[in-house]
Amino acid sequence: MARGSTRPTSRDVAQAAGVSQAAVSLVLGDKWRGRVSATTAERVREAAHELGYRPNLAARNLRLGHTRTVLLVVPALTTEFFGGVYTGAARVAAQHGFGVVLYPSPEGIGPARDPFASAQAALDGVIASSMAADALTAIRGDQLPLVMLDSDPEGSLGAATVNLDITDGVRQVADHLLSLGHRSFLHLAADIASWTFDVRARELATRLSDVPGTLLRTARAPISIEDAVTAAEAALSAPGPRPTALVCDDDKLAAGAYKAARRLGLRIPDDLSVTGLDDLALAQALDPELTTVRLDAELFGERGMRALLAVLEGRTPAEGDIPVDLVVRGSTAPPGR
Amino acid sequence: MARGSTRPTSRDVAQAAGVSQAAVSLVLGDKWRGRVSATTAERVREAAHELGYRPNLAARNLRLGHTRTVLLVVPALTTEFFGGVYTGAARVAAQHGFGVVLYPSPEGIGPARDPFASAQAALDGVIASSMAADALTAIRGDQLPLVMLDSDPEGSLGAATVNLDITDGVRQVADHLLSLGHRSFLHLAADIASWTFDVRARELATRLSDVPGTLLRTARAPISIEDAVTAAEAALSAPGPRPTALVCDDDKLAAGAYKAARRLGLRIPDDLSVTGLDDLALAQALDPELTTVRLDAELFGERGMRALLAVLEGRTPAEGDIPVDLVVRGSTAPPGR
DNA sequence: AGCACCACGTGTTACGTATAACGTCCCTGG
DNA sequence: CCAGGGACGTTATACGTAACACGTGGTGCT
Repeated sequence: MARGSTRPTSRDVAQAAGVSQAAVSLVLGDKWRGRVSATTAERVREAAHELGYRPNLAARNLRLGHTRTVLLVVPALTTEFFGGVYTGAARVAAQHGFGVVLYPSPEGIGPARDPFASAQAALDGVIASSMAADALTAIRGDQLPLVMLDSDPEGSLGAATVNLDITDGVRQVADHLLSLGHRSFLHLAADIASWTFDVRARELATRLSDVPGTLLRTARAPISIEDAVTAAEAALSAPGPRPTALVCDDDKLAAGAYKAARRLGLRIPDDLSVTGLDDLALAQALDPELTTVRLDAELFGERGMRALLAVLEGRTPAEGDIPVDLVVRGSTAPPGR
Repeated sequence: MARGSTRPTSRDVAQAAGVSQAAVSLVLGDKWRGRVSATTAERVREAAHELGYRPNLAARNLRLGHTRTVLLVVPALTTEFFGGVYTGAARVAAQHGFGVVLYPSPEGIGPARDPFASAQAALDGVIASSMAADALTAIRGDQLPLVMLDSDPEGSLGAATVNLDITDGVRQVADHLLSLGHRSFLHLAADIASWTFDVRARELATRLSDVPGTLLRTARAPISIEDAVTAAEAALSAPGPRPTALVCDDDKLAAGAYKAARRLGLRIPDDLSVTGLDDLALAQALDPELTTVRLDAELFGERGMRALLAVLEGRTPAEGDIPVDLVVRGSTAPPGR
């Protein structure tokens, strides 16, 4: 634990350069114009480089009272989606001199489901996906500035929310399938208690209920390919007329549906149209390629970070959901006859 | 930035409980046995809870001289693999009272390619994947305890290394395909300068060179499905005898190869056997399911963290590569005739 | 000459925490 | 009746940094 030679401090640099510690702080903090001569400044920088000086972040954070670091709480990283969210958030954070620390919600990590215990960094604010539901109670307790991602605007008291326009995405899916002539639907729903999935179910139901003669059934599965296979296989081989359109809450579920269809000897899209949601790389790897709703993960992260920045500066975050687009590929077609 | 009411400090708690700040520190640090009465301790805890007190991490870190936080540097999260690595690392870290901060290497993130600028947390050590090559130069400069993942044991001076036994994985792939009767190979290689990919190429070449009459060609593509499609399509439609076996550096490349094969009208595995490496969820979503090498990402992360813990405590990390397993599925078969 | 002002720094302080060192009581045994 | 020690706290200090407040000569201007 104790290293032989301790790290050099700004005082060490000061001594090496023959100046006071204050001067070092000025120079390295780039606040020396008009306070320190250019030659002295250069001497300080040299000494710092020579000693391999790195400022002690803990001390700086303590002194400054803030860390310019925010925490991004996301579900377990089983998909590239939240990688994109991070990328977007980190990009705009960097432009404002902020850092982003990523906290994937625990799947059996340790006893304490407390993001702040694991990401022990001192934080200025938090961006949290509502899908990381288990971590939220811990976050609520903290009075840190908070932005919620994909969360019920009504339900998240006080906290700003940034949402994808999932409602519109589901509407586009429903309209697409309806206009192809489908009337018998199966909804393969994610078995997760989260607002963003509730929205999918609700919007699909209301959209279909506008059209007389439509039928909607629902199956549930955790978001994993294997679980989706069994759930879809069971639902598709249930008694009664077979659905002609399968709307999945997620591309991964759709991938499971593909396998289930293969097992049952159903051809996609001839016997069964399938749609997903996310537009993961997976979507284009499937055969036929998956009709799905593209979510712009990076933009999502950007908007989240901008909203948090606004909260941090006392402004009110921009309103408006993030638009999403239906990408029609080969997995949807008119129902076979 | 400046909140109306500043966060309560341990001194505020002390005042509320009618004790000194030291007593608060003792109680909350669980070091009060024999120093503070149980009733007083309870009173302190109540006051702390009442005020919503959270210790200031920056101050604690400064005082303690360490943070019990380590940084995990990985490539951009385009796959679930490094999510698994994080999970494993975070689990053993939590068992030892450590936190893990995840730093996905920048893909166009900000100007500074410096993980320490982005993850501004004060750190005790670093675990870095050699695939995040662009971040490494920045890391080298720091004298933090370092563990390298999937890195050349010779090349990473001083730093401990933890590696998957990729060499053995490639050997298993080669043996599998050879025993099926294949003699004409195409290697679809990741277009990334990294030791772990060099190893794949080297081992495949030497393994095949042991068997007279084998042919090995190579195509390169960045690790993305689209790039893999074009590279594989070009290579498979090149003049000369068509390879019967396609060894991919990665499951994603294999997914691209599937699409290329479809476009060329080649059936898998009848006309072309394909293998991957990683065993992502993707592997089982493909049709036919992909024969691939399973890498245990969580174990990888665990071993990485254990090694770093060892370095931190002055012990020498355990030796030995992490075993990997070939998973034979439907994408490989004897060459058609 | 007198005065303001600038260039070039230095001394000192506070951030919030953990802990070493130091007091009081009060009880108990001899 | 006093020494000794536990029980229960308190006081003081240091961690490394940023920044405020304060010199101290010299120089230009009137």
